[in-house]
Amino acid sequence: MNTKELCLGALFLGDASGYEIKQRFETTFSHFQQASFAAIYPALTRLKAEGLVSSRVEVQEKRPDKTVYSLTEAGRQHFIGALHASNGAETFRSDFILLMFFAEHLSAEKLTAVLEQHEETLRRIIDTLTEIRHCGGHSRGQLFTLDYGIAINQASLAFIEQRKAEFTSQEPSS
Amino acid sequence: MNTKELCLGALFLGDASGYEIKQRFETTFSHFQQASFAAIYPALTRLKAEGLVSSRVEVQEKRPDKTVYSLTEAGRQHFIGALHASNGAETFRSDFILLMFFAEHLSAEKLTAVLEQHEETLRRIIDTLTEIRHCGGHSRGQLFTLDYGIAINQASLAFIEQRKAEFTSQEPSS
DNA sequence: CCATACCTATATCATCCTGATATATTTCAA
DNA sequence: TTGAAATATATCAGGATGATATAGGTATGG
Repeated sequence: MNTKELCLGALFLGDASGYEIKQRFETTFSHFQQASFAAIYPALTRLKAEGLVSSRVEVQEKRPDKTVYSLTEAGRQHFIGALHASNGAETFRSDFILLMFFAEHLSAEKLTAVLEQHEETLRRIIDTLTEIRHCGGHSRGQLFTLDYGIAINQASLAFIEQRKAEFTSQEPSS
Repeated sequence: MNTKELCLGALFLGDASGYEIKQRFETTFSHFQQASFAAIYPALTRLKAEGLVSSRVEVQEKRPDKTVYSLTEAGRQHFIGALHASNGAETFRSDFILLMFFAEHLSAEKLTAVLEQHEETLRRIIDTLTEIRHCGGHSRGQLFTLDYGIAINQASLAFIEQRKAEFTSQEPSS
């Protein structure tokens, strides 16, 4: 899925400006998709030219005016088509795992810091997802993604808690 | 970590040609880092210019000749420095989770297919990592990354197996 | 025995995406 | 009152990917 199609997905949740779409990437989609402003704004321009979204300017008093985008019927159909065409591919990139791979070349301080910081990151993600989860108003699919995120991050955290002693204790002999 | 630094990491495991470095990305590093030929070859050229790697041409009988790269002492130090400078950031992108998010807009056939195909993908990853894991000759850090990969993918698989009935059965009423 | 598919090996193009930076205004907290 | 943070849009330089090109060798099956 490219940024254009992901923007259609974001607009599936309701009309939004480019700025608000970015916010959806940082909340609703944050644990499985991301996109930058530099990808979103040109994507919206192109989607408009293709007739997959329409736009209107909303004048605001205490905030800058904004261009609000809506899915057109063609856009709705295009997105459903893109979902059906997708093979569900995933990519995972982790500098944390790379650091652990080369653990023997790290200083004891760095190793401890990396493990603790990563545990903290995982806890924060779990907290955020758990909070969203208990807000209500989620579809069955949305609940699946929240519970999945919570489960996987908890599994990561549990694994690290179980194994970190190997790396942080004073050289257990064997 | 960019491709240049990741190539240094790949060469930490021993001298290699660009082609062989790519193979390391597809085996040893595959579950936490990836890189394409179009990123690797220019990276090696630049690393050589910076004196972080050296190269020699190996003439082969039944295969095309190859340029084999070695880490220099400067390259070794640069990589260790890069490890210590890294904050261990991770990114995860999943079209599978996106599909599940919009599950209610998918046909029953697509939904079943997506779930089954993803289960199969996870099983294959677990099998591959388990096989590598039992080969021996791994450092403590390498074992951590293999066990971590196995644990996380098993957690994903278990979650999907537990929850898929919600989506594939004939509309359980509630 | 020959076709065709796959492996080794390197290289590059168009496209896409990110991080950083720019601009301008407003609210909120120190 | 000073400055940080939020709203809103835009774009550049640098990187990365997927596809494609070249070119010869090996292996498999009909």
